[in-house]
Amino acid sequence: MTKYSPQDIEQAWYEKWEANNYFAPSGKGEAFSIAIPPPNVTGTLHMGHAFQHSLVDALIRYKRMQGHNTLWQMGTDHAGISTQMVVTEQLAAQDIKPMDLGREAFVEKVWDWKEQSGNTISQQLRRLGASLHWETERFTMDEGLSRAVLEVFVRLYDEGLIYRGKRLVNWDPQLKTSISDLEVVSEEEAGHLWHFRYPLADNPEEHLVVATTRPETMLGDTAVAVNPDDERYKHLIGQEIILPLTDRRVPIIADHYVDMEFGTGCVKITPAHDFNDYDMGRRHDLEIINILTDEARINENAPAKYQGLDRFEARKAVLEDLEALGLLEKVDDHTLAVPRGERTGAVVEPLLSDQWFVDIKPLAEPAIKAVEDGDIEFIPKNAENIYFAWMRNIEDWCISRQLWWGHRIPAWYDAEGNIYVGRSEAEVRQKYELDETLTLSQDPDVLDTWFSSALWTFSTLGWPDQTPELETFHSTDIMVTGHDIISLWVSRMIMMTLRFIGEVPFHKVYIHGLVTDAEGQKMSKSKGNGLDPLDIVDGISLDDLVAKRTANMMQPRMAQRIEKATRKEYPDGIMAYGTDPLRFTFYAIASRTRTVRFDMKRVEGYRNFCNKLWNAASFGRMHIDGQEDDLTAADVELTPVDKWIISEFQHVTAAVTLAMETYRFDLAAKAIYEFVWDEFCDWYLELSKPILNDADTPAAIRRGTRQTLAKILESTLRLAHPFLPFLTEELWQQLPVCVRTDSDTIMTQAYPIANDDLINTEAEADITWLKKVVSAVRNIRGEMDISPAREIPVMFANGSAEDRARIERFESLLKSLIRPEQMTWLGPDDEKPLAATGLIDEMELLVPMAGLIDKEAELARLDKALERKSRDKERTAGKLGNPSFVDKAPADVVQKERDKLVELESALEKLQQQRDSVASM
RNA sequence: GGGUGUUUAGCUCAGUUGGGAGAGCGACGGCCUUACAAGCCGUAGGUCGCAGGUUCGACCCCUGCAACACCCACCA
Repeated sequence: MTKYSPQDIEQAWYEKWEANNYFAPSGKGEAFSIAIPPPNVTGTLHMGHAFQHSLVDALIRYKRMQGHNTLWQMGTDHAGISTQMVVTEQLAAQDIKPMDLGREAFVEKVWDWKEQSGNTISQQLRRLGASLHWETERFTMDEGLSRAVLEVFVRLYDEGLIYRGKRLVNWDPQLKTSISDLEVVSEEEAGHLWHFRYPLADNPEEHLVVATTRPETMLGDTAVAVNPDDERYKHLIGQEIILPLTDRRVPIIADHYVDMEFGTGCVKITPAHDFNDYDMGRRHDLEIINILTDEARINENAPAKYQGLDRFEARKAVLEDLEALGLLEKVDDHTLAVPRGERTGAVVEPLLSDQWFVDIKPLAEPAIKAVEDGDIEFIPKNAENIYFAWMRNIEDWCISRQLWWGHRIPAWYDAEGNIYVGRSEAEVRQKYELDETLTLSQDPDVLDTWFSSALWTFSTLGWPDQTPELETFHSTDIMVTGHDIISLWVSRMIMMTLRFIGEVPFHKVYIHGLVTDAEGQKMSKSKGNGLDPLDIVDGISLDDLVAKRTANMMQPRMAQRIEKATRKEYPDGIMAYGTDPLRFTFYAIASRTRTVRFDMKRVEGYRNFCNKLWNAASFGRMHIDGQEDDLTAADVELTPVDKWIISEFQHVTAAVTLAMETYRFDLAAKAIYEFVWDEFCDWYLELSKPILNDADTPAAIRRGTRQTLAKILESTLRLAHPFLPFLTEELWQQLPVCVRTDSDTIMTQAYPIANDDLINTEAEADITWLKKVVSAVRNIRGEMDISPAREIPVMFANGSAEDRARIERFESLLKSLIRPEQMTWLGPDDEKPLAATGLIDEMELLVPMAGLIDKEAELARLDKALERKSRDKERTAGKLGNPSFVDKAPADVVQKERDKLVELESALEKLQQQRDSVASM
């Protein structure tokens, strides 16, 4: 028999599945659909993806096997900013600037790059076993989706929900584009708080002292604000100061926004370069002076001396000049939150510019209601808080980006700046009845990437056309995604879909945890602790891993640290574990916590589990292959062991089904793991050996066991298939057709359904008893250091009639499991030999000590048991001695305690007798 | 500043209507027993973060506190 080797089986099966179109909706049964959160088309698979898509694939395969008309819609996102950045960097390596190429040529380069790298992520998803419907794969920039984008933009504009306006927006000076609030990340950084003196206009000898973290913006100050209740400054309100370094006089205004406690209580106001100052500027009708270019250099609105300086150079210059004038009072250290562009890491500037916005509140209201009403349910429930917090305080969405890669905004301007919006220039001319000679130019901006992905669930199904796919598969059933994307994407899908389709995009939102490394650290390129899921599947040498993690590192010191940590954590690199073990690990760690630690030890454990299942199947086939007659015979007799494992299978099936219905992948994985390993392998297979191997076994019983073994093995493979697709397919195909369906694939076979009629409590009680007897002997052997090979005499005493019946019924099983030299019953009058003993409920089990047992060891073992039992007894007796317990607790609980006490007392008595007799030796 | 989550064995985590604390890994001891040493058998190890409260009874419900993590908003 060959060994379990995932590399040898996994890829071939995927190719076969795909070639046979097994991923396509069956066209039969109730629809079940999930839209993939579209990965960046030029991206590569990271651990978060692998985790997320593994979860979805299990759901999809589960539903498909249950007979649903199942669609997992594939597609990719054009990812405006990051894709444009990647291509720009590539060009930079060839010393080409995008500007040199021009817009058209640049966009063409991006398409080239997409063609070249767009397959990477698709191939990686295939390696994961993802049963995506590739045939209808979409791309946010393809023709159909672009049409949906146009449609939505034009309709929203015509309804007055999209507008163009001059607003203060987050500006990334490196990319030279606006970005949304959600694309700005603020982190605390060490900085300074500078205190300046601003001379009063009426009395230049006196000053107001303002404190700022951004000295250079003083060139754009148009007011100084104090709190109207501040006694220190009340008398100055309405006066003016002279703004140093410029010749401007600016007013001292009063506003409650100013915190008297902070700094000096005086705030310089720069409406063009700070969001709060901008609001204040509007309240007080202040002049707005923009002093920065789109590259964040000082522009012509500032004194000539500073023009052209970068903002940080300008800071230095301003500080030097103020100090020279004696106006710099002091500098304090100060930590402040510095806003940076998520992609570039550049410090973001608030900048006044013309942008397009969605008037979001009218869209948000029904979207909030849909979740409040339960039309959309978040799992776990409390993830709704993130959604509500964002949606209830939502600000208009800036949707224009000053990029070249993306959906061009469908707006045209004439020479006078009039705006015309339509699906094309031709439509615009017709719609607005424009003269043919009128020159129009299209808005150069593109839409925020999230604008197109907001339409994802319905645009991928053919909207704006009313396609059968849209009819069948929308609303989708569930969206599986991370919490980081709730505001960015989930909320916008809900808003747009409700608006344009009139139904929710999905009924449920499953929020999974964030995958971290074994130390709980977020995986990131800069930390060098990231893992490529395929390196776990295929394995990677240490040197290659180090090279991968330290590639493109700007700082050599950081690279050194990463190399050291990597060599320590993976001294032998990573071995090739295969896809199934990796997937099973994801299910096992997918609990309800916010972060899930990824530990290679777990993968190893589940690789071992796969190996276990492989070997169990090998064993099974030894008794299945070539036994067609036995396997198809009708004349069979099932033993209690068969009935027990069949019963257990109903339990595990019910547990897995419940877990899947409640999205508890961890519990599903656990149930399967425990059934396969602890019940099927450790007990059933062991118990079936004597029956199958013993030539004296009656034929009907042998056939019964053979059929049960085949049946449970085959069913278990189906039960586990959503989680271990490759391994289960391989093993299932190895089974003879007489014990399975004659099919090319397990993928489309029926998922097991728990059948309560097959639950057999009698058989369960039998096997529970049998396990206790076997465990009691094993415990004695283990503790007494008796070799498993050595046969020992075993005696029973004090058993009930049922115990006697069971000993008889399971005699041959017991013989093979506990290797007794002989098994005998002691009568009530027989003298008990000195022995190591075990207790199975009322029945005593004795292993005589002569030549076998060490007295001291046996005493220690008995003492341990005595101590444990008497602790239990004390607790139980204590409870029953408490009158309020007896009075107030439910009768059945009280009775249970009483029964327990009786049991414990009898057990204690027996143990004590045994101890006494051993001690007296 | 506001909010959410976490705290259970050495490590990582389960514990689903409050009724005798579990798993995997690791540790220790013994086994090449004819599916599997990627295995088998046995053993040890926990005041369930701390302090109160409710209850006959709390890992579980309530209050407060602490530590850690994350999210949102940011005082120039």
